[in-house]
Amino acid sequence: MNISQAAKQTGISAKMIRYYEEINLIPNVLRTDAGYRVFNAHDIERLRFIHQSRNLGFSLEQIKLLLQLQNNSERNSADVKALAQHHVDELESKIAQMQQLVMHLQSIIKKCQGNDQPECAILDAIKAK
Amino acid sequence: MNISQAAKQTGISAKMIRYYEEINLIPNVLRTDAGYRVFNAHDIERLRFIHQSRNLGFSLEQIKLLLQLQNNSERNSADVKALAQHHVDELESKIAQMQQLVMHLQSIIKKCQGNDQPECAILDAIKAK
DNA sequence: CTTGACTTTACCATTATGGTAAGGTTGAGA
DNA sequence: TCTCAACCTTACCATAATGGTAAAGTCAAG
Repeated sequence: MNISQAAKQTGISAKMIRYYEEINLIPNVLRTDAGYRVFNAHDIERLRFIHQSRNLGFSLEQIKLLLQLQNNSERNSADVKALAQHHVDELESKIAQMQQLVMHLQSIIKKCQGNDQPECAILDAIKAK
Repeated sequence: MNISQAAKQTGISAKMIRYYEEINLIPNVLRTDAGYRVFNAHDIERLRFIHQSRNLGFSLEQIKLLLQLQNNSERNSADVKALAQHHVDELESKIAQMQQLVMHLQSIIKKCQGNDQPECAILDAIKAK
């Protein structure tokens, strides 16, 4: 299977597949004499795993760890759980931060007339602090 | 006022002040004969405006527009309001996306035993799709 | 005059992805 | 067998906003 087929099978672009190989997220892929990459079922499985993990919002660094755990039959599921929980904690922290921002912005925005006059409570609020 | 003083006054690092000048977020700053930047009150005011806007989560591109509006006495406050509202909309969209992610992740995580055994519902969920 | 604390520019790095260009390969049809 | 389209390869550049470093110049106090 060549790279464009692998891309279709896994939902990862050829560009990204090459990149993942470059940063050792996947091991070096076999090559034909001409230097074309040849993907086997195992490669595809690993790429699918990566694709799914990305969909869950894990960073490539976190996915590197997830792959290690997945390939380690002596893993403790507690380690996987901790990694995933850490990811959720980070997300929730970012969400909370953004929600605070939204509230702050909304309180400023509602004071602005939003008409054809230059006076603007939003600009005033920015200048004020 | 030199750059480290300007940094202290505005809360923006010297590094970033130079960068903002480079990308024309602020006009070219006056220089001494030796090439040192000299900041006047107007520069400081503009940098403070930028700092506050960053604290509100606006991108530098959005801040460029905000500055144009602020410096345009013929502006319509409606334009400022629209810009800010767009920012809020983007934030809310991202928040919603992240909340969905969190819910999805949590439903997977709670199935994982989190003990010293290798069986892991999280890895299974990633592989499953 | 020296020295420490500043300044300058020009790099590199981050994260994950897309794009381009230049060049080599492959396979199908003429 | 030749040609051409459709692949493949690597090596770049770009994104957003920030931090870091190094080399070299400047300033002011002692």
